[in-house]
Amino acid sequence: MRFSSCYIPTLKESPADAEVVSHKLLLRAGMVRRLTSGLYIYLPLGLKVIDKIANVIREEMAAAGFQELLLPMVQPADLWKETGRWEHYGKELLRFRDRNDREYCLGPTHEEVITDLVRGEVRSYRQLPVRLYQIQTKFRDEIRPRFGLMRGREFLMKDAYSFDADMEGAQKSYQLMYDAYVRIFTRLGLRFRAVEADTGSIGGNFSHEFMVLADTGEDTIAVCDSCDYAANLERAEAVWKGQVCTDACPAVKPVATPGAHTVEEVTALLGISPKQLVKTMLFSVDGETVAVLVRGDREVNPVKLKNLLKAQEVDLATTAAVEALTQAPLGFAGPVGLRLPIYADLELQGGTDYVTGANKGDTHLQHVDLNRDASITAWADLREVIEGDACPRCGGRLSLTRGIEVGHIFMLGLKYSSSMHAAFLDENGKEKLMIMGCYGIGVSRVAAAAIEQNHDDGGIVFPPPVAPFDCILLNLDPRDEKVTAEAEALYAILEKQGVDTLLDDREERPGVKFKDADLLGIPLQLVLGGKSLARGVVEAKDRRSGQKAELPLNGFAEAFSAWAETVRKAWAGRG
RNA sequence: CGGGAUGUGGCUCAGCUUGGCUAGAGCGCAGCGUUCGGGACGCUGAGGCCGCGCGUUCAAAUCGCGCCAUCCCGACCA
Repeated sequence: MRFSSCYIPTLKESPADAEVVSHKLLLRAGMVRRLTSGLYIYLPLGLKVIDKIANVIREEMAAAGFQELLLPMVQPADLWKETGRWEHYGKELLRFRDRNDREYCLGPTHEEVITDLVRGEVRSYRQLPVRLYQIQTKFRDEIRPRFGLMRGREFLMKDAYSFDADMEGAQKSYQLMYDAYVRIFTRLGLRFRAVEADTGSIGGNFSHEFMVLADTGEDTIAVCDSCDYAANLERAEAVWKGQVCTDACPAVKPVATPGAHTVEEVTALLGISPKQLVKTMLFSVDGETVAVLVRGDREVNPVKLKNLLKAQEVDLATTAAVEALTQAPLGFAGPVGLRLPIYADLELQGGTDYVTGANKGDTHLQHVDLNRDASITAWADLREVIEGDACPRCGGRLSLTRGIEVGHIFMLGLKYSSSMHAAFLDENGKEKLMIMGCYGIGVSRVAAAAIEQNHDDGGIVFPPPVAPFDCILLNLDPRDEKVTAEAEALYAILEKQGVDTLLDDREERPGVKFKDADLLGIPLQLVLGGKSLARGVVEAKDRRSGQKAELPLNGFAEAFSAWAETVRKAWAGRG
């Protein structure tokens, strides 16, 4: 393509409402424009990037034996009512009515539609497995869209679905996708990690997230330093291997703690360590209030509570509710005498002599033995993992890093096939439910994540497979006939070799072209001007390393191929 | 939804505290000239319901009230 005939509106300054790098650079490089909050226009160059990513995905999906189809974006409410998600999905599901007052929603995901399709077609185990996917626009009415393409309300997603006759087959489908995802993100040139994850509103038995490692990521993941265990913080297991403490504990004794309602204040006042304090947190779980106990230096992980109680919704109880139930101001709740289900973190079994709130203003209790003085409903892993915790697999050390979730694969099990009755006859003529899996990749988010991970002061540094063009050729003197003739000749050679090239033939000053070339992040840069032509060479620059080379005009094709190969290898082997 | 901030030519922003002449600058855009290897320079020019509405006032970009939009921090998720 010729720059002069392309619509690539680059910006010298970034719009004020862009905060994260990927958003700024996508705008500046003329790849996207915002229409309104959470809705983006993909300009030609941005669309090329999206297409590159989508094509890598398509190739790997095909290799894994999945076939592409396209489902409607608008979906009837009836299907969502069948699975119960019409009620449970929440406000992210945009609902509306048509002229006949029938209810619809915009698809935030497509389990209902695909299950409806397959249950209507598949009758026999002989037809299984069914493995399908689509690449399509999703709409989720996000509470707070932000970070440009990273969290839009409308976004492009690849979603795949598998239907198997038995668990063995389902495991295989899942593994096929796991392996395909590893290949996809590797091919796209991203540094990523597959982590164990919570299944969230999609539901199901277990899942893995694929996280692009970047400090600006919205998720925290726990990674083991010694083995390959990695998990989203929501799910990361906190192991407790201590001995259950049975030490004798003196009788419970109230102690005045005026105004001390935080862990810091209480421990400072009583001269104790946070480890000796029990923090009592009240949560509203599907409308019912429960208490959760963790050590003073720990945080409750609400997702673990939600999963333990198989609940739909878990929220921190309101201040009013806490004060009504404990009959004390916020900060003085304690398990002793509390008439609520009480769930205690396992780690608390490691001690007996604790300080807790007294359910009375300005008062705490000393010498509390949770087994003796409180009625614990259940002990469970309920705390959030922290840096330095032991790995649940190998006992190594866990460290926390940030990541951007670009893919998520779920073993759904019977979640949808049972509520929607997706059944088939097995070889004995017996009816069985299909075992499902679903597998998503945020295509537009991958584009943003690639930039978050690969950029410098000059702009984007696209991994070659994601870049909108393989190569950009700068004609520095478009008015000079000789230079232009040579540039056109080089351009023709490159195109003939299948190198997707952007020829910058604009009547702009050289500086403008250099800056734009860097900004766009195209991996291979070629520069031809009067100076280089006089020397019989074209200058070549590796966008990522900045390393320059000179390629002879005589025998350019071979020299270019060799140089491009070096750059590609440098990418593959980068640290 | 709670907390914080911002809305002034296409973009970045000044002006607002202390109301007052024709609302400014840089970039970008159009024309002409000089330039031409890392975002050139000069001259000329186009482009503004100062987010919207109501109010206060002789007079509002500026003060008050209401609304709207956008961005950032928390709960959602690819």
